Amino acid sequence: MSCEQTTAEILKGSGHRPTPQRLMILSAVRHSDGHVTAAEILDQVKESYPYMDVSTVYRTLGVLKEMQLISETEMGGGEFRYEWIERQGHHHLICRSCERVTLLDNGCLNTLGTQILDEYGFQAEISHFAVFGICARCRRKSPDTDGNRAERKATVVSAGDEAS
Amino acid sequence: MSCEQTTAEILKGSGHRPTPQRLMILSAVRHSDGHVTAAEILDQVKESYPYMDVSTVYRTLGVLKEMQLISETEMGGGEFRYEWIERQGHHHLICRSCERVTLLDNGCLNTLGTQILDEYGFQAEISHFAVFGICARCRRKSPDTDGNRAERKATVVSAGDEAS
DNA sequence: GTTATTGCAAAGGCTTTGCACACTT
DNA sequence: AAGTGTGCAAAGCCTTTGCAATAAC
Repeated sequence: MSCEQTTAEILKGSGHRPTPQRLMILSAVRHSDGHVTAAEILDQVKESYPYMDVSTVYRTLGVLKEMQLISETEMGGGEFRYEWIERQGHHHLICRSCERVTLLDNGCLNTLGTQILDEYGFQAEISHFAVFGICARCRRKSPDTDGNRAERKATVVSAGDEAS
Repeated sequence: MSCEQTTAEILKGSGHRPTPQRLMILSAVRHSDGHVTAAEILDQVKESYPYMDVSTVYRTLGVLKEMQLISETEMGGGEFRYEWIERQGHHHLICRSCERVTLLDNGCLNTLGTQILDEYGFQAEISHFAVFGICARCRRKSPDTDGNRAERKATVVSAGDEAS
């Protein structure tokens, strides 16, 4: 059973039609390494279905976002990045210098969420969190913040790469 | 002594010229309620100097950002918002429903920063932090997330308004 | 047969850049 | 005089919207 099978039912159940286009886009987001842009999704889908249009991508992302199946984040390049929402929360450390993204699993953030809820009545989305700063590698290289800034394109690395 | 006096020295010291335009833009950001857009800055400065251009605003914001005098944040409207960087850290709770911003002073975030630094070697910008979620008011009104979404323009309220 | 969705095209909004003129040093 | 900074205009991106043709129910 492909995992698109079940999501098709979810779409149907909420009154949306599980069209081939939507399933292709959904699959592209779901099986990506996470944090994909609309353009990246478009390119990938076009490999198997060249007629796909940007507007369809955005409209579908809108539906999936509304259904809380994906999340939309601004990670510092002027464009949005989309990600399939998994059950357990995970967080992002985004380097201002090299734009690399380190994944972070930290229980402290979860307690932070309940604390904010208690004190402010504000239900924080701590399940998907972005923290900007300077990564270990760039701190080692130079004290300069903008020293070796690459093109404005984020790369995702696993947490283990940097946390020695 | 006006506060522009000292910032002029800072600009000079770093090799940038403290032109009238830059000081006007700088003043607009500094004396705003925080979280202003480039367009808002432009409008305000134009009241006293109608020849100000958008490009000058963006270029100046670029300089100030580079000098770490202001911060640039995406708060969910597709545009950037700029803020004068104060000494003590403060944080933002941004409501996905009404887009209102609640200010938050929480020591827990500071400890979070040192924890991330210890475990990952990542120097987090916890001095200026944005947390998305649903505010107390909207949670009271309805369980629906998008119920009463206003135009895509953030309003800033003080923490006291909601934290009873 | 209705109604939702797609593709195409075009517009919209925010930000950036090229270039000549003006200003500061 | 040399170099930086400004204004104007135009372009560049990413995203959204109008509309007729198409596909799903």
